[in-house]
Amino acid sequence: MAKTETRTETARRVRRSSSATGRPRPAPRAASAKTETPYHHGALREALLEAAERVLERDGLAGLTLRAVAREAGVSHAAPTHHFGDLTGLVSELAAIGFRQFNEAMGSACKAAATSHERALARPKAYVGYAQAHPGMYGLMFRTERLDYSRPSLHEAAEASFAGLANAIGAMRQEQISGDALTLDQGAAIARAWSMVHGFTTLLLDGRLEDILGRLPKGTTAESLLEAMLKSTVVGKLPA
Amino acid sequence: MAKTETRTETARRVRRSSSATGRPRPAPRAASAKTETPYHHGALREALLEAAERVLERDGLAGLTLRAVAREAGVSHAAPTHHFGDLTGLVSELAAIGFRQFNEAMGSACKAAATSHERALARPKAYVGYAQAHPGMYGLMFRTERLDYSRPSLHEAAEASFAGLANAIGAMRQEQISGDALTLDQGAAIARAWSMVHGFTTLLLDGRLEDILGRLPKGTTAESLLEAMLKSTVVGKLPA
DNA sequence: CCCTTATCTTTACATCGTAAAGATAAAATG
DNA sequence: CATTTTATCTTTACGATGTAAAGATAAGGG
Repeated sequence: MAKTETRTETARRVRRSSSATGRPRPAPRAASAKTETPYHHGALREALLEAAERVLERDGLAGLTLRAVAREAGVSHAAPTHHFGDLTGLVSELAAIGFRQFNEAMGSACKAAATSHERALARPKAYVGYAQAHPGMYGLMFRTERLDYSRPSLHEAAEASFAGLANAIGAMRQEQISGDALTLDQGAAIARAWSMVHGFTTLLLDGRLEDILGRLPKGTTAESLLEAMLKSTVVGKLPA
Repeated sequence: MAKTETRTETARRVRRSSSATGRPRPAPRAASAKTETPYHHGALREALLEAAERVLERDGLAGLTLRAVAREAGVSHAAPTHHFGDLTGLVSELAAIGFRQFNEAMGSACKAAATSHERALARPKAYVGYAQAHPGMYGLMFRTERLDYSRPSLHEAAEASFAGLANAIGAMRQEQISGDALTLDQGAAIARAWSMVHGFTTLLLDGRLEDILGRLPKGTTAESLLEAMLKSTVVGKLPA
């Protein structure tokens, strides 16, 4: 709060045409040559989500407010309500987009890996890489108290993310991970992999690893620390 | 927001004596028999911190506001400002208390462990145990964007926590962890231990592990999953 | 062409953080 | 002891937020 916002709330009634999103909007009939947007936006839902991502990565989670998003999109502060219900709704849809981006990044990283040894490292690297490239999004995706997982879009996207992880672990252990039942050993392997990579990522984004990184041989990056950390980690089946 | 608060903001001027904190307050001269608190509280700073912890664990992070804490302590909404500057100040001091509680829990758990094998499990168990017992506090301690680590109390308490971890790893590896320099192998061991336990804890508190726990052999608890996860994890020096 | 519906804007209100000024009591000073 | 200073707490005030409700505007279907 106390952001010393200059212009008053409703004083920004100069509407832009379609410059914000880049693509021309549907041109709601006779597109008047004037630079005034129509009363009806045409694709406000998508525009708001794009605006929200911009606001998030620019101003952080604290700056991600309904009104800020509306401002960014150039509409009235109450417009988002109609499309998302409330702030939790908007934020949850944005997190769903994040999970989809995330899943895609992991998928393409795995496909690009040739050997199975490469693949074992490619996935966690892509995980951390996404978080570093989109820290706001990653932070949002795991900020549970602000999300509504009962929303199908978010639920599905997050579920897919977990399934990808479980499958990858299964592949490394050379066994099928069945949907409904897990052995303790399997569960432990999944929990270990996920905990380690997720923990590393959050600690890294929170700056909690700076201390360690600073004391390591110079030139050591977060990525090489991650590699070293994973290298001596058991994934396969334990010898009986 | 929209919490349908009944009584208006300043309508709660009925002050209680010293029932809130439990201990009697200094009785600022001639303690009138009436149940009215003096204008000067006497130990408001501590009372506010205790109130804050209560609010946090009761209403969650979203409910932890300056005004709610003031209400809980029975003082005017602006009273906390004088003691903590702003919300970040209050929250940071509370997080410092959390780290001290946390460190103490880990310390006593280690002392109680007899064998070195027991000690290796006692620490992470105490880690997760504290988080489960004080989910609000743990969440706060790692909610970086709301904390000010430049505050000495918070900085020191968090630092002590990290030092304890590093020492424990050093002990397990049977080598001294020097203050200023680390080998990649040492750093990886510390990062692995911390990432794993911190990641496990946050995933657990966020309910992200429910899915896994539900599919494990019935009777499997979070604690046994943690044990299984740690059991096959390399901590010692790698064979050269 | 009119009426319905979806979309967006205005207005309104309770809450929040925080700044500033007033009130009160404790402490210091003479 | 009387008076002044200082620390502590309260009041008042302001801009920000989320959200509910009512009004305005356009699109579409009879």
